[in-house]
Amino acid sequence: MTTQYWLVKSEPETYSWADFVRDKRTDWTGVRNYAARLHLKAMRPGDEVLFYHSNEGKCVVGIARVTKPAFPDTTADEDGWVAVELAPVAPLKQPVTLAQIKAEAVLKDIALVRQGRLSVMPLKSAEFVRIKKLGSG
DNA sequence: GCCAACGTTGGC
DNA sequence: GCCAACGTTGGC
Repeated sequence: MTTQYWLVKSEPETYSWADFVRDKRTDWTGVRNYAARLHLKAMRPGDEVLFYHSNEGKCVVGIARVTKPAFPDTTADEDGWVAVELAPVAPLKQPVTLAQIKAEAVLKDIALVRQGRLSVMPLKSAEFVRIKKLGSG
């Protein structure tokens, strides 16, 4: 299976990249949206994940990796919701802002732009690479 | 099964 | 803090 690429959102006030780095790994719990759940279930260990700060920040700040595939989310009140485990790989040298992403022709169609409320979304490898490059300083 | 009302997310 | 977008809920 080839590597897949994803983007996850977190409000830095709730759980920031710094929190994530301090923790060294985290269970990505709390997703309560069917579309996002489908994406979580499709994640495989080794997949690369961009970590986006929503609200305060509005920028991609780092790269993470899937370390455990979907398992039941024990923080949910009902059965059926899942989480994955993620671990930080590296921060971006320069955060890539939403404005930068919107300005890139290659990135205009990504869900981050088109489907504003989705919290877990797939990226094509070209899209992932482009954002990574924008963040390499 | 449609659709109006409602709640939440997240950019501005 | 406001509000647009959109997902979810519930009445019919």
